[in-house]
Amino acid sequence: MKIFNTLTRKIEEFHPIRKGKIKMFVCGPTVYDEIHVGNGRTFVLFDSFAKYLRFKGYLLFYVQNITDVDDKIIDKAKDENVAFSTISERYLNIFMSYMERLRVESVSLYAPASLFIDEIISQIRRLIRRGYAYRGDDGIYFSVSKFDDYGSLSGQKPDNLIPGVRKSVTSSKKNFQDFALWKDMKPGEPWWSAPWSKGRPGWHIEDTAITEYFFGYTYDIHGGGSDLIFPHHEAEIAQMRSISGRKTYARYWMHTGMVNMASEKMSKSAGNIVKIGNVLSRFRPEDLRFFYLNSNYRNVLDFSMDLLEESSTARMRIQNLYRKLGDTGEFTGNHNIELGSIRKKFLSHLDHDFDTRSALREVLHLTSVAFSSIDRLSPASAEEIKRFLMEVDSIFGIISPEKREGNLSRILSGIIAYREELRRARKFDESDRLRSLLREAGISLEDRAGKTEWSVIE
RNA sequence: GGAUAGGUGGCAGAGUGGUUAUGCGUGGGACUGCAGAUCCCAUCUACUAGGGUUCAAAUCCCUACCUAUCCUCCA
Repeated sequence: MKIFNTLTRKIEEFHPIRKGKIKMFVCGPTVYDEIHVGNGRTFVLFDSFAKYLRFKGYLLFYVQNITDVDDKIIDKAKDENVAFSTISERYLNIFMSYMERLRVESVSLYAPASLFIDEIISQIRRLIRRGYAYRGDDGIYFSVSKFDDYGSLSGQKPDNLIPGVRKSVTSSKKNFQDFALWKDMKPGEPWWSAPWSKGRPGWHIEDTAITEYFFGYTYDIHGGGSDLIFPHHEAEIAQMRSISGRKTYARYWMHTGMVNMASEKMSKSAGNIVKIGNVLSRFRPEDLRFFYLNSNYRNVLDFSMDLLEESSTARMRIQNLYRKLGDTGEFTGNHNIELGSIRKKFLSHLDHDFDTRSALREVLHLTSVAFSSIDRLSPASAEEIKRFLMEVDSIFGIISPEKREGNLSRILSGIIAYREELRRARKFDESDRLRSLLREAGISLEDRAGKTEWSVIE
């Protein structure tokens, strides 16, 4: 398997530190608001990637942090005049419920920063002791000039940075490139006791504290959005390598491209966000997953409801084939589709920097091949294709589960039989009315050769 | 100013030296009472611009232009 490593800017052969085992960390959300379509891309992509790694037989330990101590959370708590934990818990719950709906189920463990304060303090203490960190007027800072390789991930040289391009330089840093490890308490803000002051951790230190706790000094894969490369991931490398003294922190860095709205990055500050909930009220979770996976994860992905609609159309072909193959006993032909080469290509695309888009192209190709000979298909071939689609779904999560509860099935078979009587009597107005009423109730009817099929569409 | 990734048909998006990408869309047809699903046929001959290398360039080189992301908020 090969993956693009941001550290080297090359597609490299992947070798885990310990054969057969992978430790992967992905930067999670700051729980101060509902996540948007841009955030969702990263979580769905790495969910799918994690499922693929397990599919390949790796024993994967996948940790994601939750930033639940942060300026934005505190600001929002002040606005609403509630405790900061009220805010973080509220949006953590919403985040988790969206992850469930989006079928993101591969994360071994979610680690909220607030539960790792001891580990954070321990790291800062070691950084101070080794001379990498210093006390400023309002907190503890990491001295970037002490760490020679700063900038190795992003290609940035500290001297070329322009101070205050996006954020005003106000604090008591020695150099503007330095970043906060610990922020001293201000009135009304949450705080924890550290040997040097009461306060709260900076953003970058929480991830290294969490990964050290679970993984140790080095681990296999670190993922996140490409907007985190600098400074966040650069800072993580500086912190952990300064502590460990090793040349390597995470061995492979994978970054997802941004989701753009009308050619501009979707972000809260740009005011162009589309919340996940907004999408899920109009599309199935599987449509959104397909939309994400139908692109190269490193490229910028343009979002619009129209593009999502297109994506949904393509996905439905796979869904329809899967449904059509539902009862493989119905197939009586003797035509066999050569699935082996399709499956092989599918897997080799995933092995090449997790190229989900090309892999999906193979699946869509299969739908064309299968549909064009569907009437002649042998039961064995139908079964084989169905198994393959289930395999695809176990990695991608793009086929909506069929809901065929026993009660509903019994009720509907009566209704469908009645509608059939109406149709035979050529009372089409009434039979169509029945169909549209059921559709409003979320049940779709489709008349196929001599038989009416139903499915739940919501 | 610096760093990184790009610019391909109506849209999305592969393709790194020589052959139709593909999908969506659009038009027509088949099937159906209709709808939906599906199939068949057609449509589209495109590579930011200029120059260079070559028998041959979307692909390699140079120049210019344009776009996105980052430069201590961010998935």
